[in-house]
Amino acid sequence: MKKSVKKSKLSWEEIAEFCETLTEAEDALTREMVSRISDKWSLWTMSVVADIDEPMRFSRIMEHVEGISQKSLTKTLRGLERDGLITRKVFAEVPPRVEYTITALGSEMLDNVAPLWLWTAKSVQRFQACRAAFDDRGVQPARK
Amino acid sequence: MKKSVKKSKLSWEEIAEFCETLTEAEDALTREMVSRISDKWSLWTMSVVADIDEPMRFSRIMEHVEGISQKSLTKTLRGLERDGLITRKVFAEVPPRVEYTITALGSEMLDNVAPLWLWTAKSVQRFQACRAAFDDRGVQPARK
DNA sequence: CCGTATCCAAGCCGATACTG
DNA sequence: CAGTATCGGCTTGGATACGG
Repeated sequence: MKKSVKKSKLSWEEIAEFCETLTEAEDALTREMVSRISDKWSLWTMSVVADIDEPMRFSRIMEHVEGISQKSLTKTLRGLERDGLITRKVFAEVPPRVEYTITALGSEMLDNVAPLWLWTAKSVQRFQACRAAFDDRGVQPARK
Repeated sequence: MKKSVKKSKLSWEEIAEFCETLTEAEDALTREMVSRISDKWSLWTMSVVADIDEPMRFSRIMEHVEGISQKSLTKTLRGLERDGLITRKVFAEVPPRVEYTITALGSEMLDNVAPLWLWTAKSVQRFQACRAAFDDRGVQPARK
């Protein structure tokens, strides 16, 4: 189960080094983009749009992203569009039709998130064990 | 310039497939753990604790994680401890001393986050360009 | 030194109602 | 169909004060 550590593994220090070459605005945007990953809906929405190989309509996306409200989906899609992760195409028809498509940049982001997600999913029992041990020790969890 | 796409590249569908083998609780915890990554302070705190090669005291961490409040740092550290990402050792001294250390699990998580962070940082100009283009389009004109 | 307790402001997000 | 508008509960996190 345990993989051998690759020599080419990136160290966090290398990241920090690279990030220091960024302007303050660029650094802030980097954090903001990473934030998308844990955004309640963004990643799920992206993966839904990406999974189907053709443009998707608003209502169809909403069916697949279970539990999202219309308002949140609109907001999520606008944000993704603004950052170039999906495209939005409006057709001047009645009734209106709007189609969303994943962009190359969006696919790239999904590809980069995937390994992390998989590692996390595969490590989940370890996290559960740590939590159980912590809670058994009877330590008070930090209050808000 | 562009790297050739590896065949072994993970697809999002494979992730979904694996995640379906998880219980609901495990799936929820996976999301929660991924959320840490974009948590305002967690990752920064972890990287600070990890960067220095010796146990760090509370006050020292607070110096390095610029802008964090005492309350937020306490909460962040407790959460990281609970999930097994750092350890917390209290010394029965006066004045009190508490030392924090990164765990193997914590290092592993940082290693898995690193590539994504680096990709994001290196892609930041593209995101900026997309935003600028979007904002320049302004409010969508009805015609065009 | 290392926290906890309390207050409060801001933002997220669901529910609901309405529009072109 | 694909939004926009409004409300209100809930969470987040900073400031401040206090405790062991």
